[in-house]
Amino acid sequence: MASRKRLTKSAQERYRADVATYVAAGGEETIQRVITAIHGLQRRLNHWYDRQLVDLGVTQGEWTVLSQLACAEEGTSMTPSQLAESANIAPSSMTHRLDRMTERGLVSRTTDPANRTRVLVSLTAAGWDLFSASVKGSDIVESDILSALSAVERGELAQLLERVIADLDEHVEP
Amino acid sequence: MASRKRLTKSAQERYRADVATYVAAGGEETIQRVITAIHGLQRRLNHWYDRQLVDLGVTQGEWTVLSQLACAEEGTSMTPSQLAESANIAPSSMTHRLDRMTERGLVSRTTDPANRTRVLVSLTAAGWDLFSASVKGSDIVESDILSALSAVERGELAQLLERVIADLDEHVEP
DNA sequence: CACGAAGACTTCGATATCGAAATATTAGCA
DNA sequence: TGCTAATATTTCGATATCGAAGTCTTCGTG
Repeated sequence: MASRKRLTKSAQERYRADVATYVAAGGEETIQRVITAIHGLQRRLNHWYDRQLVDLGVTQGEWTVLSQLACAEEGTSMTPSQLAESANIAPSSMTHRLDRMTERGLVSRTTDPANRTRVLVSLTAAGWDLFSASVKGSDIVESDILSALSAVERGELAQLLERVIADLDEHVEP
Repeated sequence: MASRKRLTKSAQERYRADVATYVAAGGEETIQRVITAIHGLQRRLNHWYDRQLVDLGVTQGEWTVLSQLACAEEGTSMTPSQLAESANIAPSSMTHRLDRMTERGLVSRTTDPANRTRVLVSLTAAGWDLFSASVKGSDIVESDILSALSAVERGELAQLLERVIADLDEHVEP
């Protein structure tokens, strides 16, 4: 009993009551369950992606940038801020990520001639090649992370998540 | 068109085709959407929790340990491995987390007398006090992160997430 | 025209996490 | 008993992320 043995009976009882309060309020049941699941899924998805991409020497985060640029770029480049926003990381983190990818020659940065405050990021030929190779060669497309869910369920999942996010964004800001 | 200008026409066409392949296979549409949502939600939840708990000087991760021990401990202590498992982090990360919490006197470690390989973690009186204070004093219970969803939808969300996780665990191991 | 506020990106220091290797204990088996 | 495999935890080095501060450019206003 380590520490609890020293507690008086009444203190123990009060603590149990607090636990009950917490549980009754849904602290444990619903919210914690969802949060834990989110956390765990995030972790596993990163893991899975890294596994799929390890041959290419690309991390999950780098792949995100790659596919963003590949899918978005038809005449339009993206700025680091936009990439950070869509990847859900801080701008400063995207700077690092782009540093690494520039180092490897996958993307290139050019200052926007129209507004020299901005930086435009675009895929290099090597970046395109890597994207193409991973699409064609690896299991990245075929193997399905969400195979447990039907198409309908996937849509539901995405929608539920997005609603929570939207709600959080609305209420947290102030 | 930045960098793509230098690419030959045929190369461009092949790249576009690869993008189309990727998109057609659902690479962008469903999976990426869910993954991005997971990632973003995780990020926001941590943020939200930290905000709620900042007064208490507890991080989201530490709160997880606190509530786990508070809710589970009725005569039963938990081991670092169990805590890591339920918190979805690596065992070595839990070591650090427990180091910090031990430093602050919130939890105590004792080697299991029955099996000296194991370590038993339990809340100290200070840990219990902090848990109780946060349950009663803060908005941690009342304010509802998932207020955008009905009770039924929450259940659905949790269930969908857990199914994906279970499926991943089953298929990734080999 | 000049100056100050606003915006975009980067640099910086701190921190949490990871995986692999090291350590210690137990359990199985000859 | 003694040796080996397995298990639980910790140590270690590397890395990705964060928020805050710093730099540079643009824009609006007097």
